[in-house]
Amino acid sequence: MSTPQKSPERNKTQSRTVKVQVALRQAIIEQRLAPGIRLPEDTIGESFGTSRTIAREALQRLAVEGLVELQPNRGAFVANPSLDEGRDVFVVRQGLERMVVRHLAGNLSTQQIATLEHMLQQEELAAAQNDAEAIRLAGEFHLKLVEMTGNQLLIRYLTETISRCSLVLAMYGRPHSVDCGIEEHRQIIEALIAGDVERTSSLMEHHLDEVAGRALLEPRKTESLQDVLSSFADLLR
Amino acid sequence: MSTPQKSPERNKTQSRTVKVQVALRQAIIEQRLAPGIRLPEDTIGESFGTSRTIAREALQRLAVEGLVELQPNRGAFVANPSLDEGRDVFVVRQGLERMVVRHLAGNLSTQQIATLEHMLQQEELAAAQNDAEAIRLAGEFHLKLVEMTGNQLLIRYLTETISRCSLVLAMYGRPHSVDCGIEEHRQIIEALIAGDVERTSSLMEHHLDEVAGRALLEPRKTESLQDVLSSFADLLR
DNA sequence: GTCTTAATGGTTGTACGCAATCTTTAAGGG
DNA sequence: CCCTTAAAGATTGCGTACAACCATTAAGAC
Repeated sequence: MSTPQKSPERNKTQSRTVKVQVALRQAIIEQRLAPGIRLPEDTIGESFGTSRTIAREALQRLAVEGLVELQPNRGAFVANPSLDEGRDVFVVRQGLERMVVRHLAGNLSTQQIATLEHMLQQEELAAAQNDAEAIRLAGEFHLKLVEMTGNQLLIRYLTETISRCSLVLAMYGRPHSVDCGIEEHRQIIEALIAGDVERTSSLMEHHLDEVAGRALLEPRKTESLQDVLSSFADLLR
Repeated sequence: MSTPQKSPERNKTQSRTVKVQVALRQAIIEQRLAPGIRLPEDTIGESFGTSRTIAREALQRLAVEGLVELQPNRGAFVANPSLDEGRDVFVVRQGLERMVVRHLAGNLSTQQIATLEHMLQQEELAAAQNDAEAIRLAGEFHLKLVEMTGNQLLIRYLTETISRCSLVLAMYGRPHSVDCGIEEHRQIIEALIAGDVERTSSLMEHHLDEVAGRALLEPRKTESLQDVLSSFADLLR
């Protein structure tokens, strides 16, 4: 049945579409592609050495992920979420993460605990020196947690939501607010092991409030025209 | 910048793809297309009087919705979730609905309250006579609730999840267990108006436990080989 | 008779081309 | 000078054709 003499490597990855999709996603999350910018199918196709068909498919998928906006007969644009939409995304993330800890608390295997503590160590290592790496690891921690639930749907939703959070933070967050507090991660692990659902939930809630609130709510809140102009008006005195 | 003088009418609906998508979704949820059945692009295209391109696109989207499974180089199939996967979907739904009531409790406008009570009346009307209509209305109730949150992401996720629940129920549920208890819906509305988050949450949790548990967990639970065989063994005495 | 291997049929993966639509630019009238 | 209207340009929407791949069946060897 199986044909092991095939390519020794993996399934060769699901063809070009996915490759383009991941590449674009990375570019968007890292803000190499600014929010609101146009994404013509032609250009993308040429860039990746493929035809419009592939580019189009990748864009469609990214659209359902919420990273690009698709306007009928007008084309694709990098998503440009408003602050309100951004808050919505964080609200959903909080709820999803709450589901994660609810299912994990008290149910961690020793293997899983070891994995988490290992990740924590890596986070601490990276915290002092490598900014980009630290941010990446902080995200991985949350992804690892949800993967441990084994709930495929939950994994998909939270993965998607987290990447959207990254986009929102990139737009409205300050340059590099250390997204996650490592100490908070440690406390969460401890509470999970202890099996205290309520405590873990509130810890996670607090943790995400920190992330969202610190970086998102404070800074360029609404930035209404009046506010901007009044701050300039002061200079006229 | 904005061009309000555009077409006065609606956006004319987003082209054929969505139409095919909607039609297929309906067919799958209503079990007109049995789980596991093949969905060749050609056939679908011909059925809807369009080309493979459209069919393919619709299938892709339904795949991310979880209603069809896409096997590389092999084609599309109507999703055939295992009982475990089905349970996962219900777990996620519970979590999402919990988010809904958390945001709605105590924040309903009089307009919204009126809408909900109107829906309740319709449910009661349909309950006695029209089965299919009753089931549809029961689903609408939950959809209406999430729409009232105004959180687009939450709306998308829960809509998707609810349709997947329908598929699961169609597969593993008994013929037509009345999916939702109307009385339970009434209690939920009351608790929402009262603004009692905890009570609403537990009501909703209980409500969905009823739906899932009654129709899904009891009946063909695991059905391990031993169980089946032992029940046959009795006949040999 | 069974296993291996080749050939065939069918379906997906991808590229490309034409038509439809939107945007922009240019021209004309008030 | 501005606004309205027409034409040109560019991009998406969609169909179709060919190539790649998988599954099945047929043929051959042991």
